[in-house]
Amino acid sequence: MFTLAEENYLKAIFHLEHESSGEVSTNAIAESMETKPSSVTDMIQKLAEKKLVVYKRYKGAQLTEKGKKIAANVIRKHRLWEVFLVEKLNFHWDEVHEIAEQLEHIQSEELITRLDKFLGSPDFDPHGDPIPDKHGVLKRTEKKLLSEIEKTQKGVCVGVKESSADFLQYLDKKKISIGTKITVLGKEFFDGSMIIQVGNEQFFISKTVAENLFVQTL
Amino acid sequence: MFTLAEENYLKAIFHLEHESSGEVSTNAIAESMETKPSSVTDMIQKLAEKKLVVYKRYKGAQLTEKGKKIAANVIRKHRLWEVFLVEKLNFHWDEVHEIAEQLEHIQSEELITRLDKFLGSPDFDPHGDPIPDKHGVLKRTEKKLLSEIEKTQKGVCVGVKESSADFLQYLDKKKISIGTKITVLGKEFFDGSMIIQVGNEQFFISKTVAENLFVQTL
DNA sequence: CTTTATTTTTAGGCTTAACTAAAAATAAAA
DNA sequence: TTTTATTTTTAGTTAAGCCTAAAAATAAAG
Ligand SMILES: [Mn+2]
Ligand SMILES: [Mn+2]
Ligand SMILES: [Mn+2]
Ligand SMILES: [Mn+2]
Repeated sequence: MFTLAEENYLKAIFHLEHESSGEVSTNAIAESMETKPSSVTDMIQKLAEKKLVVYKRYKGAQLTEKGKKIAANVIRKHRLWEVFLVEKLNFHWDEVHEIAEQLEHIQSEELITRLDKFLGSPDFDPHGDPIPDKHGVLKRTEKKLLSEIEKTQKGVCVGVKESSADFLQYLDKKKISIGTKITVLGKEFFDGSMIIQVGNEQFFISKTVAENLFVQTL
Repeated sequence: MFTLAEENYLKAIFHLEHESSGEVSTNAIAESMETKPSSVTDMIQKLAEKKLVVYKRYKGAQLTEKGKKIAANVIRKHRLWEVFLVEKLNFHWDEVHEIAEQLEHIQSEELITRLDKFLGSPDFDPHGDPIPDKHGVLKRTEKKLLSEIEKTQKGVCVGVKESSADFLQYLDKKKISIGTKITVLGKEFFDGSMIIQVGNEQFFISKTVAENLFVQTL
């Protein structure tokens, strides 16, 4: 129905709309897709013709309902495949993203219906990201960045903002995964760094780390 | 490493080489891929530059060792995915080919290694076709077309030559699947039609059917 | 309110993988 | 061995999706 390139643009716009509301700028799309702004203009004009985005020259793009639904479905597929790779094929959570980037474009409604069932209709992917339902509805959960919680508070890790292999491997080294309890022992006003407790270990983390870990406060 | 189009051409040439030995003609490739001969010429010239086929003008194409290996690997992936779809997702054997046509192009050595293990390293796909090993080696098994066996002989169904949904659904209706025992009760010299016994049922089959069923004689 | 900087779009090109139409080579028939 | 038919290749287009360079619009400074 839609090309690989079209699906990737819709997905990128969808993610950017969730990061900051309103229209998404040409440059923002270009940056997130590692492509040139001129290429983005070409594509959003094509998507506008197909009524997948609303586009006004120099004003950026916004997904239509139809565009949103398609994007959410691609994301649903991506995340279901990530669950498959981790739960069934025993991949590690830092290895699955690239493969899911390919698998998310496989066209077959029936395949996804059956895959979802096979996996037990999971609600979250291996990185803690919610899986949209078959209608493209994404239920938002209560979660905060670790950087937002205060000294002496406890939280349980429910997801990662960044899911680069580097970051995930850092978390492994520190024994942090989805479900891990974290206590904030100290918070440095100056640079946002923290001292946290994980299990019996206490250690230092940078602001960068704290800003990329989602927690639910206990 | 190789584009989707390149992989599909290599696969088609591989299959054609097994149907009749020697060079594969431009027209034969075009027909099997539902494309035009001029497009085929373009592509085999490109494949020849990449040393995946040997090509002499007006003489057709032949896979090099490298070309054969790549083709066999695509076929390996196709068949492993078909096993996955049938064994794990409970698809029916007439529904999996189109989806496997897409999945066979997913790029990840590790994925295939793990998928193969997950499936218990199967030797055959749901249509009875052998799955090449990781080095691209395809072990040939003893099998004949049902049309080649004689009256009063018995065989067990080990595969299908055609695997169109129409044919597979016909076989279902007749209760024939991989492993089914078939006895040839009569064979019409005139048109190659047969009377066969499957379970307690005896019925007529056309030459077309007999020429598309592989059996091992008992 | 100009001037300058940034963002975005247009114009023109490139590559891949198709296509049609015409030319060239090979195979088959007379 | 000509003539005819078939197969294959070449030449020239097209569409998608990218690119660079230049122009136009918008935003930020002075
Ligand atoms: Mn991912
Ligand atoms: Mn994920
Ligand atoms: Mn198949
Ligand atoms: Mn098969």
